Amino acid sequence: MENGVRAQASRARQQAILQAALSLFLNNGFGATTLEQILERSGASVGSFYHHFQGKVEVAAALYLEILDSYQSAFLRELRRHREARAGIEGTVRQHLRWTGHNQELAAYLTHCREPEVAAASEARAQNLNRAFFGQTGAWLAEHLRQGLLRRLSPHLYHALWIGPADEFTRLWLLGSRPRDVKQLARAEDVLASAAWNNLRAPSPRRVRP
Amino acid sequence: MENGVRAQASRARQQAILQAALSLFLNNGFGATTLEQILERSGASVGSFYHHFQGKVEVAAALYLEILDSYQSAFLRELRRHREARAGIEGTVRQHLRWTGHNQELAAYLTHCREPEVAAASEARAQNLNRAFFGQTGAWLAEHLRQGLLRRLSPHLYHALWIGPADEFTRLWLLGSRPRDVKQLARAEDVLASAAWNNLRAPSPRRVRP
Amino acid sequence: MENGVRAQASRARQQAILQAALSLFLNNGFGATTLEQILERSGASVGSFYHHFQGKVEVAAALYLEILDSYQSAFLRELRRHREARAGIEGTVRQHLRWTGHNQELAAYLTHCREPEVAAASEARAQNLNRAFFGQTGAWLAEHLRQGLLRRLSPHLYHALWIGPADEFTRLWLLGSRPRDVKQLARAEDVLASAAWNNLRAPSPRRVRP
Amino acid sequence: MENGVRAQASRARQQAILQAALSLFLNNGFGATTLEQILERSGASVGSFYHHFQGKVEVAAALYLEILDSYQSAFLRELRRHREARAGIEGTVRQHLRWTGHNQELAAYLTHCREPEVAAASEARAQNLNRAFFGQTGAWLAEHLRQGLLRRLSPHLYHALWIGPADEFTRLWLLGSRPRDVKQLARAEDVLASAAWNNLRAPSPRRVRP
DNA sequence: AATGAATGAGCCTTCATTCAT
DNA sequence: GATGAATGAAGGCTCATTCAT
Repeated sequence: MENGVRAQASRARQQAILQAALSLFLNNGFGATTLEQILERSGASVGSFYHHFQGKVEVAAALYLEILDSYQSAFLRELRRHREARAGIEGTVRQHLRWTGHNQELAAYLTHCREPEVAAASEARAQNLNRAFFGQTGAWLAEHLRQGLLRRLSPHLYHALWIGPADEFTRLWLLGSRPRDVKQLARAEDVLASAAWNNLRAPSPRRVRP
Repeated sequence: MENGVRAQASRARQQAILQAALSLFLNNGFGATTLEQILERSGASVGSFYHHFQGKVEVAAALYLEILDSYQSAFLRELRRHREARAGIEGTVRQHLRWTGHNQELAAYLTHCREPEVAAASEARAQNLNRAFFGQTGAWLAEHLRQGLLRRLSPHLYHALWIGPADEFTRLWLLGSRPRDVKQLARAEDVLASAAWNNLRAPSPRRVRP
Repeated sequence: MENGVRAQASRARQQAILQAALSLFLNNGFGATTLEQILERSGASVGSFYHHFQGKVEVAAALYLEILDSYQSAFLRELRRHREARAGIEGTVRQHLRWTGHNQELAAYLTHCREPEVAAASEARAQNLNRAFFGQTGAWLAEHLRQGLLRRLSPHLYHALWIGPADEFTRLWLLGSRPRDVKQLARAEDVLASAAWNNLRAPSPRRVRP
Repeated sequence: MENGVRAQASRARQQAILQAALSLFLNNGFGATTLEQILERSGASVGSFYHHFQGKVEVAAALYLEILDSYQSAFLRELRRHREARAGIEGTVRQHLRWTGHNQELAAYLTHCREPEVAAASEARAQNLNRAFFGQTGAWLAEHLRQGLLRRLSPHLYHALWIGPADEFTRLWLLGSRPRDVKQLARAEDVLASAAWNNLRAPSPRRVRP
């Protein structure tokens, strides 16, 4: 039982380090963040830090992967709640906006902290996550495609038309000066959701005939 | 005449430094690029470098501003070639894709090299550029809005629906493995251009069921 | 009985640590060997290590003393087997070569691992061993000296002429690339043994021209 | 001309660093010597140090090679002064003892500072030196061998019998407590020189016949 | 305009060791 | 006897920048 207590304390320390690193990376960037700052803010000692992590980049990589996984899981959870094509596509766009509003720091990290050093350290594992993610969304779409409800497009174009507008919007919103107004996201939901649907749905037969 | 020759040589050196820095920043990131690497690749000496630039960040900032200006100028040149709303909006989307294809390194720099240190050094001047840019596009749009041809939306949403899909698409394309296939951009032009137009144009009365 | 079993396990652990340390010190040097490496190779935990030893240097010192003692004991055992001067001197030279062949790692440690840190920790005890050793060899030689069979020389010179050639030979042999050929040692025995004897014996009256 | 002055100052700094490092390595060992100590004693700054050397090991390696070259050059110079086999062999043994007396620190470095880290860094270049050195001594010996004045032995044995005793002697002498008595070396010259000659010369025909 | 030696603050990291459990 | 998380002093080294020439 004592072990349990220790393991828990150990995990708490890890979380404290990750948390401290996250906000520092966001404010100062990865390169400008010093280990000393991370230690100071997390209350860890040098040795303790290196007992839990291999180094600074590993922390950044771990952070990126954790956040990416969290975003993708939420996205897929939302997608699976829907049977209908339109509901799924619009729902995930709304979900994207809501997740960004609730996890501003995480979203900012996902978007901005992509320095080559860190990217290299997380690349392999990130690709695994992405492969799984696109596999799942692809499977969900497959049926609706078969029914002719959606346009046939290359995967990149699909992604661009689906999430592109919302992603661009949240990107700009995150760049804006703080404190950010979460209501702006809510107000944009309808427009961005229906834009995604209109971008992806198969052209209605009515439009063809004059 | 001697002065002219010398000034020219001097400018060549500056360009060599900028060029060397650009590719290094792109491959290794700003933080991981050392002055020594820049000097080696450009053939400049320490003293020569500091004769031409104030320091490393100034080079990165100058690079960013130069590229941003180049992109925006090309965008505006294209926009001004068109009188009609649809032609302008679709034309600039195509222009975005073509510019990216022709200036892959510059486009990558614009998208990825946004470290806080550099951002801070270029922010003030970048905002000037952006203000001018959005002023110009806004002026172009104003007339079409007045005529009721376009939806009325907040600026951020406007941008997201206009360039969002194309930007997302080029972002993914730039992340792809090299050598990149420029034809993919050409093939996407039609879809992304008409998506932008459909996203922005005022809803046609025809579509409403009587 | 439990105590006996435990004590035995404990000693096994100690031996495992010494063994692991020995090969690491030989391959990487004392300074470049980390405790972590020793622990990994021996299967001990940090705490366990410090239960058995005071620290890293103590391990190195213990190792040195143990090996030195082993070498000297074997040397003396051989020496005492002989009554005659020549047999003793030649026998120990051969013994030196054989011991080196059978204990290559130990011999290498004795020759090369003499870093000041470790030397300081083992110095006092090493001098005790050496004093005893030289006392014994001196006692053995004394009688033959008295009989005029050996030259009268300073102790250092004595040692240099006796073991010098063989020691130099094994030193070079140990530096050679592995796997080392033990037969080279065997083939050198005759030459080195008789060289030692010729170097040390009193000049024969025969050689002098009448 | 100004360049000449600067280059000279630069070389002076390098020498100061090498000198400082040498005595520190000798007293404390390579591992226990810190860069800070080297800087303090040589008056160089961190940056200056790294401007001239790649790192601590490179200094140690450079030192080793410089000293080895110096020793071998002196050895060969002495050897070439002699035509006769006996004079050459005895002369170089005496030279070995004299060089050790005049360059105690260098000799100690050559003998003791052989940590794997440093050895690895100097190995390739050291082998070049050794190859050249043994090539030269071999060439010198060749003629005398042809004339039947010397025994036929493997190179290692040759070296062991020639320099072994003197080397062992100086090794012990260097280990002795300071200040060392140089006269001890002088007094050993005769014995060690003639021992080398007796070890190497072809057996006199007289000895075979009773 | 150019050179390159010199600077030194500050970085990430290593590692032997301690100690509560 | 054993465990391993925590410690923190100390280390080697990087690198942008300065400056005398």
